[in-house]
Amino acid sequence: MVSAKHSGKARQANLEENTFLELLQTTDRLSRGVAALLKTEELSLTQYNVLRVLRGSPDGLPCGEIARRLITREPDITRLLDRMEKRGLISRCRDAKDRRTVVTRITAEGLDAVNRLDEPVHALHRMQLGHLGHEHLLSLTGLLRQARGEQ
Amino acid sequence: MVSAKHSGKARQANLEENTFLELLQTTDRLSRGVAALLKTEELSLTQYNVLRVLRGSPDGLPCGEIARRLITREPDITRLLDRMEKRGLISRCRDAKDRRTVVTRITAEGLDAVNRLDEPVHALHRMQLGHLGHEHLLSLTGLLRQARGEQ
DNA sequence: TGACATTATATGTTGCAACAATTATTGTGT
DNA sequence: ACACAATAATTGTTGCAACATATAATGTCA
Repeated sequence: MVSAKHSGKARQANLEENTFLELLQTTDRLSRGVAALLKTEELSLTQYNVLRVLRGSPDGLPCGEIARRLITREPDITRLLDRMEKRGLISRCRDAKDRRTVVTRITAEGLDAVNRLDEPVHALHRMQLGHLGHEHLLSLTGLLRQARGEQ
Repeated sequence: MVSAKHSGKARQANLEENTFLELLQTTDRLSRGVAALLKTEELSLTQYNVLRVLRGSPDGLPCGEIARRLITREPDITRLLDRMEKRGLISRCRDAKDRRTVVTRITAEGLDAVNRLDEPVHALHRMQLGHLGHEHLLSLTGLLRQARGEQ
């Protein structure tokens, strides 16, 4: 059923897999730091990103558009927004013209929360990655885009 | 995970943050591919990693050691192993000497599942990242380690 | 117009993860 | 030996994410 490829080359250096594991570990490490910071406002990383997206669209956005920008499945968006609405971070209302769509807006409270985080989040990112320096950061982002097959 | 539709100025000021977002997006993209592949064996990425760790320790490992190697919280390990034991992928038994610890071993069924995945997982990683080439992959892993502050 | 596809959102179910608290066992100091 | 700390695993609770499915409103075409 399976060729004898296991035995001999099993321990051979697997550069691609190793890169994937490094990616997982690095993203995990950095995300935990960010998550810990966002917890001061009781926000998850996803919720924070929702607020940032909505801050950039004061007229509000439909669920589908939020999902598209977050690369999150639409079914998850509904319940994510449910929780955020319950906490007063966003408001929702049916669109008058197309009654299928629900327009979501950021509230003053939500805006305050995300604004308060701008500075500490930026500082954290500098602390986490600043030591790489301009050049290495550019190299890294370039390689990451390349890894995703862009460019 | 979030759009990068900033002006050039905002982007320049947030090189670190931009790198973080690139990391999130790249890891997300690659992980989804791997998750889709592992789904052919009805395994999550975490479960797959558990099986690989246990395959490397035929005498079994205590929960705490598994948690340490996976960078997962211990409370999550218990229920993760619960589900895997129910499916016959692993077996657990109390240690005779120290009755606090539970030793977990991979079963023949679990071993089969993880062995079946070796080849397709390797092929997927090559498909996902192979186009970068040896040199770029080494650069990338180096930068990632550096980003985590190692070396 | 009416049948039917399309779009937008919501719901059901399951598994996963964070965090706090709990139970059981073992180690330690007096 | 006994109180008590330390260790190992578990349980409770909540929120998050994947996936399939359902509901509601709108668009399309005979």
